[in-house]
Amino acid sequence: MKISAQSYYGLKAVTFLAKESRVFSVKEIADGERIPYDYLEKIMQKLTRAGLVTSKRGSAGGYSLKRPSSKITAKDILTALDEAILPILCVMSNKSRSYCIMEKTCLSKNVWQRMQKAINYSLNSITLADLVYVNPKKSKR
Amino acid sequence: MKISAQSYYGLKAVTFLAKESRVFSVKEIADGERIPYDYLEKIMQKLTRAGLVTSKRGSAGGYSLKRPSSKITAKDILTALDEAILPILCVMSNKSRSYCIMEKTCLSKNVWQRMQKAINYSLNSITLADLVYVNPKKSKR
DNA sequence: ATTAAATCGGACTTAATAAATCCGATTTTT
DNA sequence: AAAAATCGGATTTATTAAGTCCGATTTAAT
Ligand code: SF4
Ligand code: SF4
Repeated sequence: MKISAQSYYGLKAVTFLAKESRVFSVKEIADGERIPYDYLEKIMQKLTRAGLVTSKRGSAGGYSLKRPSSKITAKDILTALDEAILPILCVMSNKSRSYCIMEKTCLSKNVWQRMQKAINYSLNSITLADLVYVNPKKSKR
Repeated sequence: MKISAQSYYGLKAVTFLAKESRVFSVKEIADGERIPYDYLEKIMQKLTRAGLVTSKRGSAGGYSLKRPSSKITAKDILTALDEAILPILCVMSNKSRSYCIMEKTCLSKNVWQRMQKAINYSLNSITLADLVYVNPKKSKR
């Protein structure tokens, strides 16, 4: 089990945006967070389509958060980028997938379900605002 | 983020062992749980080295749990097979890895740390015995 | 003794897909 | 008109997990 680069980069990118509410170009973010430019471009596009950031095209364009940082959770970001946080057939909510034939007798299923819940709970409870304010940089507040 | 086939297969295999305390050959397990034989062989060897199952070689040999099922957790199995449940530099306990240069200023770190904790807590609290007894098959007990 | 049935260990191959790159088009500001 | 962005799609590369293969060894049964 491992975190995808997209989630990893993507989360860094949005926390970067959350620090200041203005438009940032992909270049700025990529430089600031040491993320490959072209790849980040794709990630930002995904986040745009997911409705988490807004883009402004053309010169002086760039990206900014679509909602206040307190209204965007870590879960929002990760599901937008990875689409399935724990991809085991039976646990996936994705109804398009056919169900597992062993579902009835499967004992290990419970592990994945519990794990899924723990992860969801954890990620849902963290907003971008939480992340930014925890930072010692703004230590006085 | 996704579960590796090794963890997935491995957990199934040990729950299979947990159902009855006798020696099972890889063939029996592979057939019972629909796992590729050769691959499962490797997985069982890993679990043996990790001290979670014992092997008996030769004819009529096979594998069985080394400890009572109530003393083996899901976490035991997954860490034996995947070695790092959430591989992000800063979160890994593995001291051999060099530390991330952005650690001081990194905001997203908190997400991975909290997630790690949630996962660990969840997996540590599930034993193989829990899994087996939840099963409706032994409903009368 | 011989054979059969298993694990063992290591090397190897294959397949999947994530990660990264590239390019031409479009939009917007200056 | 030029510059600086995003956009979208296609493509390439790299990684590594997943799966296979084989020869050696151990043990039980015939
Ligand atoms: S075998 Fe079990 S864990 Fe796997 S998909 Fe089926 S029900 Fe879920
Ligand atoms: S950048 Fe942050 S999350 Fe990533 S390894 Fe460094 S400290 Fe950890």
